[in-house]
Amino acid sequence: MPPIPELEAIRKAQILEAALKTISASGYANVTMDDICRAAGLSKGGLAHYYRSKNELFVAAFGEFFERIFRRSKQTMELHENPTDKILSFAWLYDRNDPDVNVGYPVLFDCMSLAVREKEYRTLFHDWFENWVRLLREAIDDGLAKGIFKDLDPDATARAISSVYQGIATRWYLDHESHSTKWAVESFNKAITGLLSSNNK
Amino acid sequence: MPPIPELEAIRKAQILEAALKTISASGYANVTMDDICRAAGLSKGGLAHYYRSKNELFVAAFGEFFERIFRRSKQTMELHENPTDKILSFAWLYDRNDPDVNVGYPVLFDCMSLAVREKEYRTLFHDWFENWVRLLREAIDDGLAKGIFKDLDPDATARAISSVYQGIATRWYLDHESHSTKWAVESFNKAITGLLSSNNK
DNA sequence: GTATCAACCGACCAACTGGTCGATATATAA
DNA sequence: TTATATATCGACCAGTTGGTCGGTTGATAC
Repeated sequence: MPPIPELEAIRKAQILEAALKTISASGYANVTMDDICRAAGLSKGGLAHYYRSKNELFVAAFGEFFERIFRRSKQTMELHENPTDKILSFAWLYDRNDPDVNVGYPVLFDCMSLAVREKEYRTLFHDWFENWVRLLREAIDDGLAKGIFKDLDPDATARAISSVYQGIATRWYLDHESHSTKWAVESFNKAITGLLSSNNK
Repeated sequence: MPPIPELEAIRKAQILEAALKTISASGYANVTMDDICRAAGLSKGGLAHYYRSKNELFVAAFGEFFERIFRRSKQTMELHENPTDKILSFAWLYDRNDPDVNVGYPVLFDCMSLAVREKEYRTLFHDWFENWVRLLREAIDDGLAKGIFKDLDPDATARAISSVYQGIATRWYLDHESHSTKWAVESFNKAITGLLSSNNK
């Protein structure tokens, strides 16, 4: 009975894309369903057919966002062989011309604001953290096995590294005039190198 | 003509306090003027007498928030003599029982979300960064003068350190089950120690 | 041909919210 | 006493928004 079997998947992708763009541009608090309808080229009723409430749509949109970032991170990481290079491969997060990056930070900040109060968003965050940490931990484990790193707690170090990425990125994005890309890259390089050095003394 | 000369200052402080508590509890997007009126013990008209619009009140409230954090940071830092101790004196940011901290993170995340789109909030953020960086830079300069640190760019290092604090704090706050206070303190200690070590090679 | 069902439309409603405004009370000034 | 200015109240209004619902279209099934 459906015209095309994949129609639902196509429409949902369209809607999520429209939602993310709209949220990124206006902030989740200012986005109306009408805005998203317009961006998606659907009517209110049409959209309601796929997502029954604003909250349902938003959770799906943020979920899609984190999935994208994760796929991208994994891809980029796999281009490198050396564990240290893998761990430092997230410099694309500091590229203002990257479309994912440009849309990404506003969405990320909105999600953090939501995560404070709403469990669903906290879960999204948690899962994203864990995925990211897992990628980093694999590289750290590899480095430990190869003797490149020594005396590290892989899990704690992986968490620290991703936190440092995010902390520096926050400054770099929100106050770019005082925090250049050069500063960002050099800072995370040095901080992460420090975190990967042995725990002497 | 005013009953008490300080009345305006008292009321404004009351209102800002009420606003911050309400924003922290519900998120800026969900806070209504009525909520704040109730929390401040004032009527709508009464509140309007001091803050003419929601936006004006919010900007003032966020401004008050950053000022508090700055005062607190400065105070705590001054308890230490040694530059390294000063720089590591922000561990109170990772104390869940601290009232400033508990109210603070939700407000901070909301402000970040707002700062993406609104210049006023971006300015608040920028000013806060600069204040924080200034405190750290003074300690770094002192350490360089005393020969405790070597070959550091004080400004870039100060910015990196505060970013690391914030990045780790974000994880620690939003996903506490996977990011313990012990992890947070150890992580920033190690990361910051790394940032303060000499640029060898 | 007709019954069925997904896909989609958009007018409409009910709830909420920020800001306004006239009224009131209190205190100072003249 | 009277005039004036501050401080406060809360009912009211107008704009906005999420969700609903009856209706339409078009393809498939029988």
